[in-house]
Amino acid sequence: MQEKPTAAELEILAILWELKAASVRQVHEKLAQDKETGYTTTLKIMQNMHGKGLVSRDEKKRSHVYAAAVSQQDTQESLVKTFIRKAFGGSTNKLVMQALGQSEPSKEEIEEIRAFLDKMENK
Amino acid sequence: MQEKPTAAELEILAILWELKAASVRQVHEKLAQDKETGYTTTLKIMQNMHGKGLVSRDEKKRSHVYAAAVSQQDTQESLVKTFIRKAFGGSTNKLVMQALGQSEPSKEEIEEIRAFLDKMENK
DNA sequence: AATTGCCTACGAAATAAATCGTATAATGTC
DNA sequence: GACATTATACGATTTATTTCGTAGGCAATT
Repeated sequence: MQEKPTAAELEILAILWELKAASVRQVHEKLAQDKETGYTTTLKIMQNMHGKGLVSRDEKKRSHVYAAAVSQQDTQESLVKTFIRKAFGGSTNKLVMQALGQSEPSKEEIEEIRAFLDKMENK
Repeated sequence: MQEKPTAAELEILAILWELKAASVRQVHEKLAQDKETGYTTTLKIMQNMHGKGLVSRDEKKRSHVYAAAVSQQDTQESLVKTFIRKAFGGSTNKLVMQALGQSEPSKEEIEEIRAFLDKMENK
């Protein structure tokens, strides 16, 4: 089973899921658009992630090329599971209704959920 | 705005939401059913929570009586908001579908969501 | 009134996470 | 080839959170 990413690690994973492969520099520049942070901080976190197996890296070039080693799907699954347990006493429906209730979904978004429910039932 | 509860604080809030009012001892005994932890640890966390304004307490009796000072609704709202932003790039629908998709909901649960969507649309 | 037990307060240690400074090596530029 | 630039590695510090030991007070019991 994969190690659970910390908050800072999750931010970096999100960037890697988008970019597929990237150097520390590239990840850092994306990250720095949203928050104030030093380059060596980003580097260190990515090194930690490599140690944990959250990312893989290609060391052929001097500036290593990183890629996510855990899928977005699996990671979100595990995060959601933990979140439902800790914040909603294990009730998926409570989370779902809370989320929908506070988000003012558009007609299209509501339709998307309906379609998803229909599809689930036919399985 | 209320301070965001930490993981340990959230566990205690959940107990207080259920019990309405309780002493440290009562909270601790509930907590100790699920995890190994010392009494003074529970006490300290509840004192911290009082300092942050997450709980109120009545000090008339020698053993103080605590109650949640933040509502479950408001707290969950804030937690969900943060979670969607950090783990799902801000997309409520992605979270909702991920949660439903991995939970194998019963027919009744699916109906509950449908009814909820219907009600939302008529507002 | 002495003993025992439970309570709060609070400092301090333990743990986890994030941040950064500096050393050292490789690369590119003049 | 010397110099500036950019890279990794890594220890140390900072910050956040959790855990616990101990002191002092109040209360029930004998």
